[in-house]
Amino acid sequence: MSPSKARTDALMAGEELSSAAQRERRKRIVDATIALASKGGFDAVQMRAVADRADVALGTLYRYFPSKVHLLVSSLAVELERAQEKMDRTTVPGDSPYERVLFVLGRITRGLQRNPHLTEAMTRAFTFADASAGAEIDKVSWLMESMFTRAMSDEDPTDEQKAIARVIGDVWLSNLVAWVTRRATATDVANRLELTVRLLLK
Amino acid sequence: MSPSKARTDALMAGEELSSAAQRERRKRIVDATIALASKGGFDAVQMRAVADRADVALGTLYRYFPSKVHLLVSSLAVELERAQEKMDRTTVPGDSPYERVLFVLGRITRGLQRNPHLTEAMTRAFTFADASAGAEIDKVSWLMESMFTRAMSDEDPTDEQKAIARVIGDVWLSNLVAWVTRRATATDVANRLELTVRLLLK
DNA sequence: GCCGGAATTAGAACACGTTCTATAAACTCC
DNA sequence: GGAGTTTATAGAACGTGTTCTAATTCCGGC
Repeated sequence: MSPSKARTDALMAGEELSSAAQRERRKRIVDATIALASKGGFDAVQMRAVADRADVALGTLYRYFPSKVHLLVSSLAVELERAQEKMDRTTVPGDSPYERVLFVLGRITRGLQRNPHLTEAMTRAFTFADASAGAEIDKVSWLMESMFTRAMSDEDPTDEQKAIARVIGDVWLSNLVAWVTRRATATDVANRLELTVRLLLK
Repeated sequence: MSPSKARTDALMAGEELSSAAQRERRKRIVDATIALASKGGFDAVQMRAVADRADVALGTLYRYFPSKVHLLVSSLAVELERAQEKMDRTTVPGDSPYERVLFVLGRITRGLQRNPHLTEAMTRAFTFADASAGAEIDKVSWLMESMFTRAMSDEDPTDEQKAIARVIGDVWLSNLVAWVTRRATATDVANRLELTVRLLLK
């Protein structure tokens, strides 16, 4: 509500940062987060360590991201955007929604599994997030949903398609978490996703 | 591995507690946890507060439950068992798996929504749990799965039915979390569950 | 160039999960 | 019923997320 609070919101949203210096600080913070998470997962993303590595004061880190969860979920959004861009430069093979969704799903899943610690850090933050991180969560949810609806068809998605995309996203995340916590193997995950998509799209 | 560790595992599993005094202590701890969670959610379940309310020393609490997450997930298992028992005493109406699953789902969901803080505490603990709580997580997953397979048919479930139950469980949990974090209304949740079950079972 | 408010910094301080220590009480087995 | 072991207790101590404070630097308007 106060002016400074409004400014903070802008910083969090990652847009309209007043100066180039601020955009750079923000980038350094996210980069530091991803680096630390890649090395040691959720526990290794310690706020003092992030601040050190990004060369900002602890207070500044908190001005940009009001909590560790915000920080990690924002980083997840950044990673998903990268994955989306990469996907946009690929032609998705398959002539049914079933095949195309499965292709996208498999590719992103394998991509995340290539960096287990980072995936652990981001998925745990995502599922642990409380109401205060609603905006960041919504952004990630939207990215996931649109990732799958795009694979289904080139047109604007119908409500049913959106719903299916959401269900796929739920199952996907849950299986990713199961994999991250070693309760499911990569094969389990692939099988369950295949089955889910088949049930929903065939 | 050590003898005392083996004993601790027994305490965690909640079975074969050597003495009545220990069974009572364990019950007091779970009761205290549920009471505190009901009042103020995840954040209100503070280990010192639980120990105080259960009239045990902090060290004793940690001997019974090695972390806050173990404690809350175990409490979730207790709650689900209660719900299951209640369900067993009911005749589930509906003559298709679709109808019966939807009935069970609606009932449990409304039950949990009647106690939002408790639900928030338990679902957040469940989704935040790491590998060390694998056993507790598996127990809860199994309870959820069997809840839904039972609603589908009286027979032993097929692999496909188990898979469907798991998908429903994933979507259910995800929507519960969305509701808990105020990103979805009770109506949203009901609609999405209806749609999911319809897609999977109709 | 200079002023005033905003942003940044270094670091102390605080909260809560978790671990550790020393002592006391409760069991077990002879 | 006593020695030895396990379990419970009170409370200090520690780590890390978060908040607070005081001093400094940066930046936009004059």
